[in-house]
This record gives sequence, C-alpha cells and structure tokens, in this order.
Amino acid sequence: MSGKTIDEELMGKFLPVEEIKTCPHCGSDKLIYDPVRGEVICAICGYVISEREIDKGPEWRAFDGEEKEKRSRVGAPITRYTPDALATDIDWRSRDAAGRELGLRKKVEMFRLRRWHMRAHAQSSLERNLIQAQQELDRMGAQLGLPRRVLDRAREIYRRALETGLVRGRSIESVVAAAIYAACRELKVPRTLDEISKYTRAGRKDVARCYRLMLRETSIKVPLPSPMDFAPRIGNVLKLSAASVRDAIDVLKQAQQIGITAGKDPAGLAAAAIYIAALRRGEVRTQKEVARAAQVTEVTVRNRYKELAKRLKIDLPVKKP
DNA sequence: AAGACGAAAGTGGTTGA
DNA sequence: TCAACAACTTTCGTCTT
Repeated sequence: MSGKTIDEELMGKFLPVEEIKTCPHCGSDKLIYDPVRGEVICAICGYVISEREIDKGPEWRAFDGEEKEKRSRVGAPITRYTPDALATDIDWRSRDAAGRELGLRKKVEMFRLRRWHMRAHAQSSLERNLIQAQQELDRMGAQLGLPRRVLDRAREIYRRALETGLVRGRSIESVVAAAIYAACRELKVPRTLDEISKYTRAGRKDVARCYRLMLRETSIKVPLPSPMDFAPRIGNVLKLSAASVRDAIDVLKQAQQIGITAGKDPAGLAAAAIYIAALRRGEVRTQKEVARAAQVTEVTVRNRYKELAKRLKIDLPVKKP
C-alpha cells in the first residue's frame, strides 16, 4: 500500500461531471447512472464518481484582471430587479395626471383598483418567495448531488412550510435546507444534517431548529433514520463488494432485533457494521477509513463495533498469517 | 510508522422539573 | 430557563503489527 487513498488523491481536484468518460479509479468506461441515489457509478469497480466532485469554479478562464472583469457574471445586477409585473403603484391622491380632482365615480373606481392592486401584490410576494426558494433549492441540490425527485419533494415541503407561515422571521435558506433534509429522510436518500448545512450560510443549528419546527407545525411525518439506509453509501465510498454491504445490513438487522440501536447515531452504527462485515470478508479497511466514509470519528466506530461484536457474539478474524 | 485500543475531558443536544 | 444526562468528539498515551 503506497500512502494515499483514492479519496485523498482526488480531493480538491475539479472533476466536472460532463467531462468524465472513464472511471478515475479503474479506467473503465462503463459508467452507469443510478437515479435513485443520484450518483454515477462505475459498473466495473463500483467507484462513485459524480457524488461530490462538482466544479464550483467558473467554466471560463481569464489571464488578466480586465478579462476577468469582462467574463465574470457575478456581482451586482446590471438592471434593477423588478419583483413582479406590478411594479407600479397607484397614487392615493384622487387626482388625475393634470392635478384635477376626480369625479365621484372615478374615485370609487380608483379605490377598487387600488384594493385589487394590493391584493395582487400580496399574493405575488408568496410567489416571489417561492421563486427565490427554488433558486436556493436548485443550488443546494446540485452541490449535494441530489436526484430530482428529492428536490421536488423538498419543494412541496417548503411550500407547505411557507403556507403555514414558518418562513416569516427565518431565512429562506435555512428553511429550504430543512425541507431538503426532511425530503432526504422521507425518501431514504441519507444525507446528514452536517452535509446539508455545509452549503448554507445558516448554521447547522438554525437548520435543525427549522426542521424540528417544521415537523411540529406542519403535518409532515418523517420515518426515523435507519442505519441500514446508510450502509450502501458507506460501502460505495469504500468500494466494498455488494456481499459485504449485505452482510453489514444483516448485522444491523440483528442489532435492531435485540434493541441496541436506539438512541445511537445511525451513521456510526452503519459504519461499525460495515467495518465488521468487511473484515470478515477479508476486504480489510482501517477504522479510520470507515469512520471518514461515514463521517463519524474513529472512536465511535470502535465503540459501536465492540458493542456489536460483544452483544451479537461475533468473533472477528484477528489477522491473517 | 501506522493502526488499534481505551481513558479522560470536552461538546452539543435532549429532557424533565 | 436551568441542570442532569447520554451520546459523540477530541486528545493523548500505550500496545501491536
């Protein structure tokens, strides 16, 4: 083994998805798209390609300041943003353009028009909020590599939250993040709160608070996270065989039956099960690797797997001669 | 030199008064 | 709102390969 893992080799490199034709791991060109998890996977070695490697930089290159200035499309908008089609206002003074007092009939009509104008405006504020939220949703979805159906569901959830009045006083971003988190859990595409809040300016805490509030105030119900949903993803990152992943899920099932999974971090449990399963199949991964793939610490993997091994009476192959 | 292990102290979140 | 609490993280020293 020479030094770096594949993860480390690829880290920080820009790999625009469209440009990848062959697997960076084994060189095969048999890449398949898994729409369920929104990932491109190498059919030969199982390497997950598209998940995190999204090029967030510009698609152009500039060699001096002037060129950069010209090509950059970010910064203050050139034209003023018009919130909706009704940007005009109706004057409250009942006078015409020349300053003459209006007749009674006209006054009444203007009053009515004004009222409808306000109503149309108010309604569009909801629409406007949705449009902005949609932008956030698309951005975060792309950065997290989430499939369409999750985003669609997240949008529905967001709309519900908006209609319930949950967004008022909170940032759109954090509520969108909460909606995405809820959608992920509902559709069993596990993403941790940490992963999601990484792409928002609102902190993890904010997102979590919005999420909890959302569960309480709207009638959205979300199944409890199961460690078994995490196992395939961790297996993918570590490039383990499908058999090992199946074994790991088996271990988790047993653990659930004897009731030692309650209150434990599902990612940590899944990591431990993966570690055990891989070891038993001779696909040795270090605790560190497993921990990193599951985004928990080494210590947690260790504690969980000790517990699992003890309670399930699994003996591990110590080493090979 | 790297991995596994466990102890101890610290952290963030939940719960119940 | 506060304190108690359980789970997880960080850090560190030791042992094994």
